[in-house]
Amino acid sequence: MNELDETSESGKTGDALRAAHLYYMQDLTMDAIAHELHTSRSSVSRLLSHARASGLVDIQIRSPRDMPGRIEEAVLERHGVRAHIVPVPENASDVDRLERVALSAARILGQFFDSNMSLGIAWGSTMGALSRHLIPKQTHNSQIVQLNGAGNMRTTGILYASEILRRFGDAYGAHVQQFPVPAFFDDPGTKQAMWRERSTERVLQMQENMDVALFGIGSPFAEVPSHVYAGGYLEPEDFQSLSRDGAVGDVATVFYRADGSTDGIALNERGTGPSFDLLRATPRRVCVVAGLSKLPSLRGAIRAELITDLIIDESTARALLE
Amino acid sequence: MNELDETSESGKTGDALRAAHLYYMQDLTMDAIAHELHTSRSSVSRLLSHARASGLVDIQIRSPRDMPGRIEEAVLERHGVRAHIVPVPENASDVDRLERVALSAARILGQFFDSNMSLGIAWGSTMGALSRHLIPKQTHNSQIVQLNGAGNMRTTGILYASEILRRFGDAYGAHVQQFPVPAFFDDPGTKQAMWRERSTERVLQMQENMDVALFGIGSPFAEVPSHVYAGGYLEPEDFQSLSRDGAVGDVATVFYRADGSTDGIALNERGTGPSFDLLRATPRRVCVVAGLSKLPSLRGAIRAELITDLIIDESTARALLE
DNA sequence: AAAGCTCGTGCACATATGTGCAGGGCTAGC
DNA sequence: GCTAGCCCTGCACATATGTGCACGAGCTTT
Repeated sequence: MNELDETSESGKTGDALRAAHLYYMQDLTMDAIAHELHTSRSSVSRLLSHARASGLVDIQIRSPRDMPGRIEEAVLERHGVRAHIVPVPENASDVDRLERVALSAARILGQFFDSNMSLGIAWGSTMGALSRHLIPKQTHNSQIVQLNGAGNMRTTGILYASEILRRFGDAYGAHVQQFPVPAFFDDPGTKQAMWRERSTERVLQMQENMDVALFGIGSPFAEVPSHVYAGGYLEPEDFQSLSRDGAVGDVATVFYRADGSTDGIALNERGTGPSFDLLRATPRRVCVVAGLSKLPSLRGAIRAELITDLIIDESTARALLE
Repeated sequence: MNELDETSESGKTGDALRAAHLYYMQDLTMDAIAHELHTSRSSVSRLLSHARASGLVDIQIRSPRDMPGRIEEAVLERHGVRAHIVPVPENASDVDRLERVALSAARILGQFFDSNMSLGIAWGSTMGALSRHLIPKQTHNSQIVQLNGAGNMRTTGILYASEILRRFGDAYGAHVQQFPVPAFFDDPGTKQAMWRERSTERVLQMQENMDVALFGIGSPFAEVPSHVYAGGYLEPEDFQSLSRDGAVGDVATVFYRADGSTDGIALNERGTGPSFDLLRATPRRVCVVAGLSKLPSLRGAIRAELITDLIIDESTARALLE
């Protein structure tokens, strides 16, 4: 039998589906399932792993309506943002924190993205971590668009933007649109020129039609600098310029002040990220944040009304409310 | 702390929620969770059991769009009914079959019912089995309405209709409306009279506004007679009458012929089930079927266009397509 | 205040599940 | 037609999870 003919009646995926039914819906033990499928228990264990890993089994946590978390409620009321709190112990390291938020975020994202949709994504350490944990979900006619350039990435050990993009594309079976420009041009004039190119226009066009935007937050002045800043994108004088202009953070390499404004921040003239007006035109804008060091930048992003859904670790969420 | 104050931040449900997050979203081991929650591993195991049993964790199986089951597809095309196939081994006993379909059906039902909805339910062995496996799901302003009377039930060991109803009500936190009339009146005149009573009218009114109807199928002439027939509701002459009128099955004690028609079936004059016109006005009509003996009756119900969603065991579904 | 209850806990053991490893079948290349 | 390589299987063991039981805290009853 040709695997192209495979349906849920047979073949690996079919078996996995059937095993999942028996295990999760009918509460059979793996032993019993092995018997029904005429295979060994170990194979069933593997089949079920496969089913979970490939998104055949979808597990959601739903808090009762009459008992939503206090934090979620407070964040919604005070900041107008739907929060998704990720429980992480107080004493967790920042790395741990990021990893765990990314794990949860990857699962939640599956609920936001579907066929016929277009997803815009930034890149950075948060997005990188997230991309490693995506749960596959087959979609049709869907697209992943890169939000901001990253042409001259050179740090080793850090994910290339294209790698992040590819992972999203693979997980969702979506068409991937890269944005082949540097994160920052040296000469604003070059940017202007590039923006008139047909290939660039096409990307910008796609960004305008996004259904979901997904991004982390950059904190140029936090103790632990973000990806962008460590990556060698910015020169000392750029930092001075940012500092002078009062920038507190960035979303997709577009910088903003504590009050959410961006006008007059010089570096943005040379950056390639989407204007906030464009972002705000996207129906769902998901921001993933882990760690207290992002807090000041996060506040700015909230004021800028960039965020509709916030996936955040518990401690940071608590701090946000103070 | 008063348990009325409980939110997801603390208390049993809160802990369960948090444990579920850590276990299902972050893939921690129970040991690790026990440590984070400052409790023992066993408690975490119990917490997670609780979370699953009380519907805090919602597990769904989703077959990829590009590979729907052949059977589902064929049933939809040939009979215009969304099928939900429950895998059950060929050689399973009818009891097993019913139990397993009921288990799956109970979980699927949770996807169909929500706050502000009204659910009409029949009673019988299928519904009884189903009611034992319902997954709790808190809803607001929702109602459960009994579709047909069952006043004179007397067999022991079989669930009383009111018990079934109560279980649905408990599971969904819904208001329960019983229908306190016998399954069949002896005198059609009494039925007419009762139908003019305000209390009856209220029930009928609620039936008209149902969002979902849920029922099994009765097979009066199968080798293994259904609940209704074994329950002592019908006298030998009733069977003769049904046979004479060509009845092949019933839904909520309303009988129909192989072609789906009901007109002129004498017994229906004395029965208390909802007219098929009323049923067909309900947006979603879920039928649960297990076992080959129901097949002829099922075909009739399909012809009568009573069913929008069919939850059925695999073997019977296969047979339906022949 | 003592006795009796219920409930939740952790321990120790029973089960159930996950996984490294050594075949065996299949394919592709020679 | 042979052989190297890959993937899948089941076994045996390692790990993780489920559960009966006895105990103790908090609460009710007498």
